[in-house]
Amino acid sequence: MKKLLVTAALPYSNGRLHVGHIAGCYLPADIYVRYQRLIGREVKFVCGSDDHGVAIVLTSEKEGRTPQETARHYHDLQEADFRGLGISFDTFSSTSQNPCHAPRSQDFFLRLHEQGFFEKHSSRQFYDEEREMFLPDRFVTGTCSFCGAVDQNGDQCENCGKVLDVDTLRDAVSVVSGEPATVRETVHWFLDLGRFEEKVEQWFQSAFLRDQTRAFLRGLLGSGLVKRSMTRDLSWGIPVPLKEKDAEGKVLYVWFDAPIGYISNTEELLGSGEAGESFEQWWKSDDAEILHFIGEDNTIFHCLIWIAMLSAEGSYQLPAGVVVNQFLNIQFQDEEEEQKISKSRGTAVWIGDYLEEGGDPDVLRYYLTTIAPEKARTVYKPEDLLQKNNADLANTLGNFVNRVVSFSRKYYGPEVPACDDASFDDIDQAFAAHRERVGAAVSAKLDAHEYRAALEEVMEFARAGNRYIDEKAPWKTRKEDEATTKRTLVLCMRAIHTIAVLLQPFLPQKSGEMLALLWPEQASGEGRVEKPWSEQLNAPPSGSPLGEPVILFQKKELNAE
RNA sequence: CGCGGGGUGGAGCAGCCCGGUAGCUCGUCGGGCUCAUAACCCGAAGGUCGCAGGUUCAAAUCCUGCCCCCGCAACCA
Repeated sequence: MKKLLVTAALPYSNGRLHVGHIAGCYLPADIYVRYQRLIGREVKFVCGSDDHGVAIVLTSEKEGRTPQETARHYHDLQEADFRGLGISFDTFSSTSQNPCHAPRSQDFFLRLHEQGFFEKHSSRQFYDEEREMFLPDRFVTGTCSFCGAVDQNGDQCENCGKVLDVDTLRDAVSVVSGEPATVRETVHWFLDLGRFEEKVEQWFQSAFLRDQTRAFLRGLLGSGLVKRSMTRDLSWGIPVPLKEKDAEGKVLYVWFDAPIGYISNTEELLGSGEAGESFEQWWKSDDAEILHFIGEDNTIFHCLIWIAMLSAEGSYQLPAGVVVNQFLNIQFQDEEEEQKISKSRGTAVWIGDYLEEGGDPDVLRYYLTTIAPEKARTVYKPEDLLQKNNADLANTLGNFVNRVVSFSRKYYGPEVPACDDASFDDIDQAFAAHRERVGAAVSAKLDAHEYRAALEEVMEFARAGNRYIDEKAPWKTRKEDEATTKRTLVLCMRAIHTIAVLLQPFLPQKSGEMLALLWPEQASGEGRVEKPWSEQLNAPPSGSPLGEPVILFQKKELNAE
């Protein structure tokens, strides 16, 4: 099996992380990575903050810091949030702090330049005289000259759908200063994506992509790829590595340098070869494959521009797939309508707040997985989180564990009872068979990147456990048939062990607690077990110590208002 | 005719690619159990699968047309 390099989209370091970020790519990526490690695959999980671009410059001015300080500030907050949720990156670096990043990016740019892939064009752009800066689309508003709609951003009219530019946006005003925007000439290096249509098409055939991602890209490919500028007029960023005068004061487009961060962060983690392992063994090797996890807004950059960039550069391999998640909307209890997660409107649930208020990371991981926006946008509802916690985690799963362990300790003491494997009845057999197939079912779903369905398989098995123990009624058989009673309990314990192992990728902490309860000497930190999950079928063994029953999941009050 | 997503019992979703008894969770009602976190188990009520045509022995599933809702992502990340 090839080794696997997984990347999660580089979060932009001008703000904190909210539940949408996590549901959108970090949690699915983490689940997949943990699963792959668990089945014995060699994996690297690479991420880091994306620190360049105009928005950080503006944020830093507002907050009275330098861009570097701003980037570092939010990078550190984000890193703490990821750690708090158990996102198991091998590295969480930063495009402005990783010393490998600028050289790697400039080298990449030069390789494209030397091969003649760039076209230098002069173009006219909006300019803010007061702030002495060029204005990206979203930082200029005006009137659409096609339909007359006011307050339109500089890229596209929301009213008539027409594309707007310096000639078709009237009465343009800078969002930054509030002053009228002027127009200036500037020179940039363009990559003609049209030249890579065939390459992209080819990649498109074999790469893993979800259906709706394919449909979206097919639409774009159908209407033809365009030329995109890969440089910007900005002081903050990676300088364009050309000697000529036109390059002065220009930096690489953030979307050019950001994905290169996947490479440079791997390089920083592994070194460039002198000491043995090298990033090239992951990025330029047939023994490895690369998988990107992103939110839907990143689709074009990863599935078109990045593929074109890599094809042009030529020495790196193309990703084996891009797992794209849709967005998460949010709906509060006192609100009628769902809405987009928005910082400015205060409609966000921040990871930092959740953790500080004592929220359990695994409960959030569970809920976000059950509403994972895999095929379509979904809605986060705070009271749903509590409801799922109570119904699924506390009542179904936690209570199953608790009733089995409590019963067994009460009548048969603090160790796993003996089990008579030869005398299964039909009910035992059906339950044991379910247990034997649930692992494969979960694997199949995870392999297909269907996380919510995979988790549902596990929960379905936990429900089957409750059904099984009810049917077998050990509280009745206890009085006349001890062997049967013990067998029932042991089958339940094995089921719990299987559930714990299968839950490792999803709920690493809770999985560990479950394992420690059943078979302490096999469980190590965060619920790691020693063997891959396919080899765990006869655990825990009879005679091993059985822990005190604990409340795995505390029920939460559903407040009426 | 811009592009994409969606419309399935009260709520949220699965099923649609590869046509054949409409499934799951929550909620409601009734019953059972007492090992357990007032938990668990069983049963019931509740759906013209957005609308209209078509193909077929058979369509939520395939084809055509229409209606409604939500987004928009390639000089912002």
